[in-house]
Order: sequence, then C-alpha cells, then structure tokens
Amino acid sequence: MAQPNTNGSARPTRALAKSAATRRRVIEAAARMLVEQGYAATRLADIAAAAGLQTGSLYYYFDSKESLVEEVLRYGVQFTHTHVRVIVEQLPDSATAGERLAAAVGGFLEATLELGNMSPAHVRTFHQLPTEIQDSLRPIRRAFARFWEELIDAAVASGEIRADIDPLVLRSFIISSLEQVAEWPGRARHSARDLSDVMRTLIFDGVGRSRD
Amino acid sequence: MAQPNTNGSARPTRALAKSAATRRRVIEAAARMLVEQGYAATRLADIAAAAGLQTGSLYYYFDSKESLVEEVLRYGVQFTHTHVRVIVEQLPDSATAGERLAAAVGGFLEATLELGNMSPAHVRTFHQLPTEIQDSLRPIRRAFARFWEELIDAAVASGEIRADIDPLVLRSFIISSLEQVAEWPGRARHSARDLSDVMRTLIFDGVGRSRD
DNA sequence: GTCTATACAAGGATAGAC
DNA sequence: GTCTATCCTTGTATAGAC
Repeated sequence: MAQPNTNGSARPTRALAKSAATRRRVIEAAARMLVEQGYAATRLADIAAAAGLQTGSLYYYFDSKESLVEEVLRYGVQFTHTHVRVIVEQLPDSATAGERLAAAVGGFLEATLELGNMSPAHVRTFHQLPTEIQDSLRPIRRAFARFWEELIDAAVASGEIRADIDPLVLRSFIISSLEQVAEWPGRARHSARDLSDVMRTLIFDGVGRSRD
Repeated sequence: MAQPNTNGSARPTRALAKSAATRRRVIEAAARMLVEQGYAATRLADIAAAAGLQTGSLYYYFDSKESLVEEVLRYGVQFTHTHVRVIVEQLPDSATAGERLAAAVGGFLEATLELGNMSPAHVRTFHQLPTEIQDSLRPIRRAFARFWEELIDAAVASGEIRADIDPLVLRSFIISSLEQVAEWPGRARHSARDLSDVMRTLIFDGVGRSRD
C-alpha cells in the first residue's frame, strides 16, 4: 500500500515536509501533463520526469495512475468549492440573492486562476476517466452543483434573475460559462479582479450594448 | 492502404452504397464511444463491436485509430461551418451585423443538434489527440474561428454589441457558450428553435432580469 | 468486405537493491 | 524515498483465409 503519512503521526516534521513537497510536485506535474497531453497520452514516465523522479518512484506516493489523477481533480473541486463558500458566507446578512451569486462568480474565478493547470485539467479530463474515478468524484461535484443551484434559484426568486428561462438551462449556462474561462487562451493577461468584473457583466447583462 | 472508393469510379453504385453505409456506421459508433469513454478508453474493439464488426475489419476503412478519430471530428466542424455560412449568406443584404450574428448562433445550434454525438465528441476530445491530428484539424478550426471573429467584430462596429470588453474575451465567451450547449444534460428536451431563442437571449441580454 | 489469428510495442505495475 | 530491472496486460496493427 503506497500511503505516505499524510500527517497526524508523531514523525519528525522535517521528513513530512519533504515528502509532502515531492507529492505536491507530482500532483502539479500531473496536472500540467493532463492539460497538455490529455489523459490518454499522459504517461507516468512523463509525470515522473516532470517532477524529477523515475517512474517507479511514483508508486511510493500513489497506488496507481488512476488514483493520482483522481487526486489532482479532487483537490481542484474541493479547493474551489471551499473558496466560493467562504466568500459567500462572509457577505453581510443584508446581501441580496443576486449579490451573493455575483460574489460566488468572483470567488469561482479567483479559485480558477489560483489553481493553475488543475482547473483545465478537471474540465478537460473528467469525462475521460474510468467510471470508478468519475463515480468517486461525483459526490463532491454534485454538492458543488447543488450549491450553485440554490444560489441561482434564490436569485430567480428574488427577482434579480430572469424567470422566463428553463432553470436547468439557466444553471448550465452560468456554470459552463465559468468553467470555460479556464480554457480561454490569453486568460493569464487578466487579473482575477478584472475577469470577475467582466464575467459578471457578460453573464448578467450579456454582450448586447447596454441600454441606456 | 485502406482506401475504399469514396466515389468517382465506375464501380456499381450498389456496392458503393453498402461500403459507404458501413463506413458511416463506424464513424457514428466511434463518435458515441468517444463521448462515452473518451479517447483514452475507446478501444477499436469497442467501436467495431458497436458497428457490428470485428476489430480487424476496421482497417478496411481506416488506416489507424487516429485517422478514424480525425475523420469523426473533421466531419463535425466541416458540417457546422458550412451550415452556419449558408444560413448567414441567405440573409437579405439589409440584415444588420447583429442580425447576422444572431442567425449564426441559430445555425450553430441547429448543426450541433443535428450532429448528435459528433458535437460533444469534438469538444471533449480535441485537446487529447496526438499533435499530428490536432495540427491537421487546425486549419479548418481556424477558418471557422475567423468567421466568427468577423461576425462579432462587425457587430461591435455597428454598435449592436458592447465595445467596453476585450474583444478576445468577448469572442471566447460567445463561442465557448455555444460549444458547451452540446454538453448540457437534458438538452434533448429542447428543439433547435427553442434553444436558439434561449441562447440568443442569454448571450445578448444575459441572465439578469430584463430591465423595462 | 469481413473474419480469425497473431505479431509487436507500449506502458502500468511490482520487486528488491540502495 | 528513490532507483533499476522486469513482468505482464492491453490494444493497435498486420497477414492471410474465406
């Protein structure tokens, strides 16, 4: 069983730090390779090389290619979910449903940029993974989706979002718009703050010339 | 060389029709497998089985897995590109740039629904293909992208689309919004016409409650 | 055109030394 | 913790019969 002490044991912190650092390097290398090559073409040898290791050494940290990839994706959703929740919960009680949704949009984009390669890695490769991994990630993905669902439904109820469109379409549109930002070409040129403003405008008001 | 007579020879039409039919079955099976399993997990054996053939028989039609997959994706872009162009060109000369863009949106969605599994197959797997295939598809993808670029820029110039947003962001937003529709869950419930109306509304006016 | 049988390469996984 | 060496499965691709 290839399980390093994630933590909680009485081992010297020094050793844990090194192990954890390597582990992180591997995860980030894996994310990069996934984005560049896709799940199919990503070989463990590539990941190992990018992390400065030999192929066999990966098995000290992970049981399999699948479990490694799973961890890359899981980390991404978890981070994003947490980040967005915190941002929304920090709002004053007086915030409207629309304001909460807008804050969530900003939080999502902050997390996306912060995650680097892990964001596109998730968007691109989820559907290509073996069923077992998809199933194992499904709960957290669902929980996140439900969170958005509540935000959006509340904004519809408050009258801040149009009610004349199928709610499922509405949600799909908002969420896929946000997810796709990670795939945009020169996205790095924009700061998270700029991107948040722009996306809030696009999603809420559309590309049409604003009526005045 | 596994090249069936695409056509143009003096062979009896009967035989050609059968070969073409099988070829089509293979392509559609491949599209379905790509969507369901992803490029990684899609085995030629799966495709063959779904098309009612044995693995080896595929090589009568295609030189390799890669060339088969390439053809699936190429057909999709080509079809969509042509369809959208025709729709836009049929508009009266009096049509504004905004109206042309709106028509293109409708045409894109019609093509998307018409293509069935080929649409999501393209969206999902393009980035995972071997470089050679990506390169070979790049020209037609670029041409299509440029077409959109012109439509959008013209609508900005005519004042029908907001000019206060980075054009690259604007284009990315519109195009990725459209592409993602193929990935939506219960999209089958909506007709192409409904979807076109809804997407035009969302893209041009946003999700915010329309101001009156 | 389609099948069966098989060659062949690639890459994930394991064992054990250091 | 990391390396080297190796096993073993999988799946693409080919050959040749029917």
